[in-house]
Amino acid sequence: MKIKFIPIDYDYFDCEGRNWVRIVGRMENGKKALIVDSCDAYFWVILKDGLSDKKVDKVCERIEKISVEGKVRIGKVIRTEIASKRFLGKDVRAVKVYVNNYKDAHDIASQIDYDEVYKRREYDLSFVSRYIIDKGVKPLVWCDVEGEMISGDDFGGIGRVDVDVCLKAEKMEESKKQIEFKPRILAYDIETDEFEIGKGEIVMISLVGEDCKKVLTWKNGNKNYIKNYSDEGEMLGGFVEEVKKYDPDILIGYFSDGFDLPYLRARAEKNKLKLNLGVDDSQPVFSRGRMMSGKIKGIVHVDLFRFIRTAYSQYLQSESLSLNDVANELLGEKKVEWKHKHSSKIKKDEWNQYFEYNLKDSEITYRLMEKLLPDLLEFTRIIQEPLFNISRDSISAQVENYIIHHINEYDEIIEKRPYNNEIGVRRAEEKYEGAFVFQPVPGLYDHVVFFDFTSMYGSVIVSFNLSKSTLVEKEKNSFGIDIGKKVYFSKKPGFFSDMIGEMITKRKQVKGEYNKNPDPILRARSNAFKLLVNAAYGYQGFFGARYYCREAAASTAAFARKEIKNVIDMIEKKGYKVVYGDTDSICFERDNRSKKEVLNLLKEINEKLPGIMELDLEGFFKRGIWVSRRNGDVGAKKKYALIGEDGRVKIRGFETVRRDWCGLAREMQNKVLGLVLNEGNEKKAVDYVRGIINKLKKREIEIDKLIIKTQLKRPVEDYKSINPHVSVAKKMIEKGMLVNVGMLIEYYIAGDDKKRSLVRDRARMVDDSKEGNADYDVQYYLRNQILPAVENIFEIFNVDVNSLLDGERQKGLGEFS
DNA sequence: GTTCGAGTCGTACC
DNA sequence: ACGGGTACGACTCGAAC
Repeated sequence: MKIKFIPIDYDYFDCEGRNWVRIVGRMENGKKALIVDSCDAYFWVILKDGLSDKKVDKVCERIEKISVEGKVRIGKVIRTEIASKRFLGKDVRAVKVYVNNYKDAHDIASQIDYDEVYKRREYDLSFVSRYIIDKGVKPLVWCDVEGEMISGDDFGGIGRVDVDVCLKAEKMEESKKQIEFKPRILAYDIETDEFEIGKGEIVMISLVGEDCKKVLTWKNGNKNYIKNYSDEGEMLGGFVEEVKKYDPDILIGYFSDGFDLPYLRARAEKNKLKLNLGVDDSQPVFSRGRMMSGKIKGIVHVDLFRFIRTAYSQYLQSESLSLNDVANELLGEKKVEWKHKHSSKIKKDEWNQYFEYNLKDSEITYRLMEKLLPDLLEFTRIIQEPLFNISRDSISAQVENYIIHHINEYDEIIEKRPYNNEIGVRRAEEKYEGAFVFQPVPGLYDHVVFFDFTSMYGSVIVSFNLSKSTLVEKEKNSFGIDIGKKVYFSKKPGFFSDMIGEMITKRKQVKGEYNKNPDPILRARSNAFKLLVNAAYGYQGFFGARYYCREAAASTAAFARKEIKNVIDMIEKKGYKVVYGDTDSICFERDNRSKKEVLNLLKEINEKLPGIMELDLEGFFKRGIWVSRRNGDVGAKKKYALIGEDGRVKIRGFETVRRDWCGLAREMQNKVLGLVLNEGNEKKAVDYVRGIINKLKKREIEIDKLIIKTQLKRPVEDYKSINPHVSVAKKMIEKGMLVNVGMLIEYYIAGDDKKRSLVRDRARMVDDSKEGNADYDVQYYLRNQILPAVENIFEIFNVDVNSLLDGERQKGLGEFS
């Protein structure tokens, strides 16, 4: 039988001591298919240089005799092969050791500790990765499959699955013709009586897909999308039934790894039911790790929250990654308003609102997925790991997987993952010097220009060939750099910088295509490359990386510092005054010179930059403001505001953009910055601030503008210093409220500070049940929130902010001198 | 009991 | 434990008086 097939979900199983891969995907006609296939399981033994052929043969003979006895099977070496390969850029001779089961590779490898052996590698790859690499059956890439139908009890019952076609593959190859693929997506969300997993009952479950809008419940409701059940257990059965009927490729939730799926599983158990969502009727499986991941066989369970956090959060400006904040920013949608309470406390006429709320959550999740799907698909295609992993992997894992799936072209044996003791050593290493930040002089600057380097660290890695495999002792064909000690890198290109270079080239190309044809897929592809390139630097400095290289990371930062300083010099030599710069950006005054002249300068600089490094025009700005540091009189770094020629204000680092300042201070500072930048003077801003101060003094400010939000980053008992938010969190726990690590603690400061008591003792949680909450400490808000937010801005205009307190305008000394 | 520098903590920038 | 370093600034802690 021959089919055209797109692989979506992969897993493996053992049958008769051998490893098999099971792939679930779709056929061209939209039907679901399951393919069973296999590949060799093996690892590499790299030999020391200069061994005689005879000695090598002897090593192979010894290896072939190895067997390890496990609980369920005996691990054996099937055969060996001698090959010429490369390892970290050097030619090596290596033995390819084939084993009957990949899970025994590690144990077998550890027995091969002979004198002739240099290293043992690739015993730590997952079988699915091995399969994808060796067979070239890539996720979400159409392939032509030839195979035999299997059914019933084949492979220990693997054929007993709920798919349309089930094949054992004989031949699989990438299709010449790739057609568009639209996965079938279903979003879900549950509502429960308690927040703790499995503690209370699940009262409703919403499902949203293409032409699907449902709320399953055993409570009474009369909306047309509601499906009624008699009790929780029946509803859970109905959920499984509805999911299977919809037949999704991808089931998505928001924070569903940590809440919805484990909750469903726990309640099914309580009801003595099976949550048999898998194509083989299996239940979801939760992998242990720092974070639980819920896996369903044959359906890719995606927790959108996790993908957004790793791949998207850096582009978001919302203050939290809650569904509401993210949906609001990306879709302009908000959740239905609903205050959580136990179902026994919900009044009859409130239930419909609750159902609406539940349905809306799934709708938002579904629409978010529509928006992010191109990114997920492109990440998957580029990195070539299964979607399940792509949606959950950390950024370092994404970089590493890209390397693993593209290294074959270099004939390289893959470096191993570090052991715990190596991680310990790496983490104990001293920090190295990072980026250069220009010391600004406080002031208001007219007509400023920003230049920035495109993908600076990536382009430095490529231009100077900085990686583990190119780090060498001082030699003829190398060059050195000082990172506290002198280190050298070969001029001969290595695979790491080669790969990064290729990604930069591809990105440029895709971006060019996108500009001609703004297709979301192209945009997603360009973004994926950009993200991977930018993460390559962090990857080399990350202690958990296979290709960890502190010297390369430190050298990347060192070369970057050198280059940006060079460019600053070049700009200053042309007579411009540089105002600021951070890592890869430079800001300078244009004075009365034309834009054309500035662009000529840019061109001139670019001709002198090394390798593939490139400087770009970020923009021309009408005005910019830099303020002084609160402690000391020099200019503050990483804090500035700009106004573009279109009137748009761009604020960096100021309290306005910090979520741990109260709304009033932030809004006011934002307004002040806008006024000052627009007007070029402080007059309107001063009047405005005076108004705010008076309102606050008269307690006319609503409490919700005075709430301070701070994240609880660890369990309360782990804190050495009890700051206000920790103190509030403790009070919340005492009250029996649910306090999770990672949540935002909201509080305000009450009472009066006559007694100089600690702030934390006056920090109060926001109590909705109380009317007014008008007991806030006016003095605290004036001295610790309002004045600090504008003090350094007005200082530039010689306005002493204390003079605003009593409503009288005073001028600083500077005005009279 | 007050004062002040050091240390802790969270958040932002790139 | 699951990218890096640089930087600001509020607040607490605790030694010194």
